[in-house]
Parts: sequence; structure tokens; C-alpha cells
Amino acid sequence: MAKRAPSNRIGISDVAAKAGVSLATVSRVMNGNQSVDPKIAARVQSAAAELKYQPNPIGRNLARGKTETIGVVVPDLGNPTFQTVLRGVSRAAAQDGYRVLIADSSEVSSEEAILAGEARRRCDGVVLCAPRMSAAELEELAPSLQPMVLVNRTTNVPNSPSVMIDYGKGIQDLAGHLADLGHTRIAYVAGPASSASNALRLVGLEKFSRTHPHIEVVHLRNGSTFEDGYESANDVLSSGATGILAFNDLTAMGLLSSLNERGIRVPEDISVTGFDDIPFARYTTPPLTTAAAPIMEAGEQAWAQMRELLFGNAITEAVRVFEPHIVVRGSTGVPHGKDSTAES
Amino acid sequence: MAKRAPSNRIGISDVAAKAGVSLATVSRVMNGNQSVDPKIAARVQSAAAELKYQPNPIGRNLARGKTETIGVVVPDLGNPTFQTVLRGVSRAAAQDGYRVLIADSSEVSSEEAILAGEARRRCDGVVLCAPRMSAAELEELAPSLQPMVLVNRTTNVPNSPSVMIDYGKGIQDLAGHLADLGHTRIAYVAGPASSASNALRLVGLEKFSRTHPHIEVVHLRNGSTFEDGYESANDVLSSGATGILAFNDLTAMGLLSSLNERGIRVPEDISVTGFDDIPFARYTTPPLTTAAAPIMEAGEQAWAQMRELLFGNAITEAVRVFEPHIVVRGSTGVPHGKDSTAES
DNA sequence: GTGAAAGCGCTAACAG
DNA sequence: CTGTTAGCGCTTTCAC
Repeated sequence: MAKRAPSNRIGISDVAAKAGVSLATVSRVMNGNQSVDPKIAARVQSAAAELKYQPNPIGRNLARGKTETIGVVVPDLGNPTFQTVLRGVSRAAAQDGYRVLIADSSEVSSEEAILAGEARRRCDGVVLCAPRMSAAELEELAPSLQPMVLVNRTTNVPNSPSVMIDYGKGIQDLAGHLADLGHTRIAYVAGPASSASNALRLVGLEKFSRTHPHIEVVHLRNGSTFEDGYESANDVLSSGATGILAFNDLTAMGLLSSLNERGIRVPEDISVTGFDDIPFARYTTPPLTTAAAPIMEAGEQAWAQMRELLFGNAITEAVRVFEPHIVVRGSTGVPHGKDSTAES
Repeated sequence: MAKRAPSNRIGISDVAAKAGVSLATVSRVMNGNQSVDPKIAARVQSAAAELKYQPNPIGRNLARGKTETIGVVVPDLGNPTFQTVLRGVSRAAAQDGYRVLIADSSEVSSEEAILAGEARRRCDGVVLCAPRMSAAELEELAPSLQPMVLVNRTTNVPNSPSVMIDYGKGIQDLAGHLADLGHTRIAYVAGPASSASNALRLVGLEKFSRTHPHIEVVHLRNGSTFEDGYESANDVLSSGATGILAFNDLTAMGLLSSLNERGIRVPEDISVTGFDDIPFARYTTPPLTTAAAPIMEAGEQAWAQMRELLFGNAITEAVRVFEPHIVVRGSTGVPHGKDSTAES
């Protein structure tokens, strides 16, 4: 490809010519390499400044074999959880001079692997949020994606660290809070069956049941929206439970709304908890007891894991778990006709 | 740099060797160039498949002088507006095989120009969301960023298209709706003074006042949070207005909450409107009349503008304006002691 | 239709 | 300390 239209963009050779030095010297100066005579360095600097020279990252990427960019693969950029993970990763990576390339599969999971692969080729590593991908597919994909860090799932492929939110612990704590208040019959108003975080909550509840054998936990099918919560009221009421663990804040608010319309008092008649601690949770009537997941922190730690992978330091923990912390507000209280007794 | 550690990654030359053809031919096949003998093409294809060869985008980028990536610069990835713009851009760009690189200035506006410049060097273009940047700085920066498209602001630098949300039109419509219902004294509970979209609403209200001279519009200082709305109740009440335009849904909800506590009925005593149509708006008591801005669509159109810039087609409209549409729900009604009369 | 070879813009090993 | 030079992996012109 001998002749190309000569680009106007000014390049390293222009600076070299202007400063009367070699390309290598300009490169050294631009990269802060100390081994350059200060006088020459200064001359190069001012030549670069006069020409408003900015090194072209593309050329640099090719020569260095890295892009200082990582890809973040998400199934849906509209989902607050992934938005927050993305933000955490982006901010943390920026601290180290790395940028983030987005790969949004828009819920088309068949494209996920391809998208992730493309992202990986353009970047130095990939943070993968792929809750729906089968374990088998993930295992096959993982090696080609490394360095890779997983969000909210694990794999036994070597060198594939994860960051996890312990949704199970969160729901356990919430259930424990209800038990402490004296509730003996608790209902879990479940999220969508396909939801990974719902499955995690279920596991947490099983643990809870084992440690609290005298407490009945009934499971109610439901969904993840406000409407779902609203419509769960009949089931909730007929369950006879006095403590309700809603799948998330949205469904809790829907339930609260329906309960309110029926004249059922919260928390006097029924206690309700949410999950997520969305900004509104503190403004419901009554304010919602819930569990907040440190998602942004998980995103930041995803970068921290990536950095260790990239910079070759030993990985201390392959899986980093972040526990939600419960926020007790007004929607939970001692059950009807009970005193404030406790058991932990 | 004569000797480098030979990368294990398989490259175009491996495929060429395996297929017994030249690099150029492999390149042609990989790029779908028709001028290759079908037999040879097939041989190359299978060689590539066997080796699991994937062209390295970095090398390609350098040779082609483009990255098929655009940068999106936002002041805060935590802000729902920018998240939605980002999502719109990302989805639309993906349709054309382009990816998005994030540049989050984290509200540090002094870094914005630098960040945008870096993003631009790595990408083929930049979508700039920089509401706080001074017009002067923008004018200086714009030429170096092109191809560039602006979000929610304009500049007179040539070839700098914009997508805009017409917040002024939205508030005008809301005010018009109140006027139609018969309200003659309307209060605008303003957002933060530094907010660009607040300024736009103010301009819209001025227009409204000109076209509705017999309606009094009083301005109340306030903020953008639920609490701000809650605390605006006193001002709202003492303003004597029967129709209230809250800065956004959050403040409207705060106001609603305070009004409710004081036993003031909405909409019988006072009508309240919000702005944004957040998911909760339909679940407040009463459901909130508000205006929804098509932000995602604006993001998609930002890509459409970018594509025209990139692919050289003439730009038909330099500025594309998107109008919010109002959603009438239960929080607005005929004012006290009035019949349902109308004026438009 | 195919290949040789010259870059894209920069880095880094090597020699001085 | 500085320059020469050989790439990084791919595309594309030019000549066959």
C-alpha cells in the first residue's frame, strides 16, 4: 500500500524533525523515559507543544501489544445493577489510567459469547456479567477471554476470579431480623424463577431454615415488579405469615400499597422487607426495612481483580464476596400480640 | 525492536502459511473481498477455522486508520439521564457494528476536555455530554473532537450537530394542561440553579407566560431531591397557587408526601405535576401527572448523527429536538370551586 | 485473481 | 545518552 493520502495529523516524525532528533528520542520523551538529556528533552517537549502533538494511541497499542482498555460485558445496560457495576469498574479503572469499552448484549444471550470475544480482542481483559449463560458455555468461553473477571457467578476454570454479591446472606439477615422481632411464620415472595439472584436468596433461606427450625418459611411465587408485589397481597394474606420477605424493594412497595388499600397496618399487622435499598425505600409509608447490596463496590473490586491479573501480582482471593447490609426502618416490627422477644 | 517474545496468538501469517497463500489473500478473504477464487477462499476459510483465527482489531485499526468505536463522554455515570443516553447510543451504534468507549469525568469538569480528547484519539468520534462546560471552552474544544455530536446543548462551531431534549416544551405543556383545567395561579418549584435543564424549563415558562398573560406564574427556589420537594411544601402553600409544577418527579413525590401529611388533598385542593416519568410516577398517591423525555431516543439519534458525520452523508438537520410528552394521571384536576372549563 | 511489499504510528532492542 | 532499525498485525497498492 505504497501511497496513501498523507494524513494531516501530526505524528511523531514531525516532532522528531522539528526538534532535530530521532523518533526514538521523541518516543522516550513522550513516555517519560528518564534517560534523555534534559536539554534535548526540553527541546522535544516544546516542539511537541508547538505542534500540539498527541501520541496516537492506536499505533502505540499495536507496538505495545496492549490497549489499556477493558471490556465490560453486560446483558442489559438498562438494568440498574449492571449500570452500577459498570460505573464501579469504570471509575476504578480510570484511577489506573484504563478505560472501559461497553458490550451490551441487550438480553440476546446467543450473542453474548461472540460479543465478549470481540470485546476481548479489542481490550486487555474482560469483566463478564452473564447471569444467564450456561455453566458449560462459560467454561468453554472463559479460557479465550482471559484475563477475565466474573461478576455474580463463578467457574472452576483456573485463573478466573469473581466478585459476588451474597444475596443469600442478605435475605438470611432479613429473615433473622424478623425472627428476632418474634415472627414465627415468614413468607418469601419470590422473584422470577429465571433470576439468578432469586436462586441465591432461596439458598440463603434454606440455610436460615436449618438454623431456625422452629420458624416456618412459606414460599410464594411472584415476580420482580411493583405490580407483581401489588398482586401478591392475596397470597401473602392467605399465607398467614406475619413477616414478609419481598423479592426486592419494588415488589415490597407494591405489596405495601395493596396492604395499605386494604387497611392492613404495617408493621402492626404485618411486617414487610424489601431488597436493594433503592433511593425511595426510605420514603415509603412506612419507610422500608431492606438490604442494600454494595454493587458499586463490587464493580470497583472487579477492576481490582483485573488489575492483579493484568499486572501479574498473585491473586490473593479468587472470589470476593460482598455482603448486603440490612437497613432497619419502619416497615418491620414486633408481630401482633407479641412482646419484644428475641432469638438469634 | 528485533526480538520480541513470539506471541502464541495465531495471526494472519499462520493462516496464510496453512492455506498456502499470501497474507494479502487471507486479508481479502477475511474482509469478504469478492475478487478471490472461491476454491482458494474456501481453503483459507477452513484454515482460519481450524486455527480458530480471529483477525486482530488493533492491527486492523492501525492499517485502516479507524477503530469502529466511538467515545461517549458523560459528567456522571450515576445520573439516570446519562445512563440512558449511553444506552441509546450504545444500542444504536451496535446496529452498525460500532462499539462505545466510556469516558466518565465524574463531575470533575476540569478533566472533561482532556478526557474527551483522549477518547477522541482512541475512537472515530465523540458524543459529548458536557452540560457544565463553558461555551467558550466548548468552542475551542469542538474542532479537535470532530466528528462530534453534542447532547443537550449546541455550539456554532461548524459541523457540530446536536440532539436536544426540549425541557422547555415539556414544562410549557404541563403548564398548559394546568391552565386548561382552570388553574390561574401556578407555582414552579425550581430545580438547582446550576442545572441546565432547569434553565430550559425557565425559558419554557417565560414563553408560557407570554401566551397566557392572565395566568400568574410564581417561582419558588428549590432543589432536585425528594427531600427538597418535601421541604418546599411551606413555600408552595404560602404561594397561593393551585397548580404546582415540580422540577421533577422526585421533588413532586416529596411534595406529595408532605401535602399528604398535612391533610391537603391532591388534586382536589392542589394539583401537582412532576417531570421525567420515572417508573414510580404511576404508583404515587395519587398517580403523578408528568412529562416523559425520550432520552433513549435522543441517544439513538446521537448515533444517527454520528453515522452521518462518519459516513459522509449530508447532514439534514444539524439540531434534532425531542419533545417530552405529557402523561396525565390523577395528581392534576380542576381547581377548587371551579367547573371543568377550558382555555388553550 | 494473486502476491510482494510498503506502509499505518509507535516502541524497544541493539549498537554505538 | 542517542540513533538505527526491526517489528506490532493488518490492509492495500501495484505489478504480474
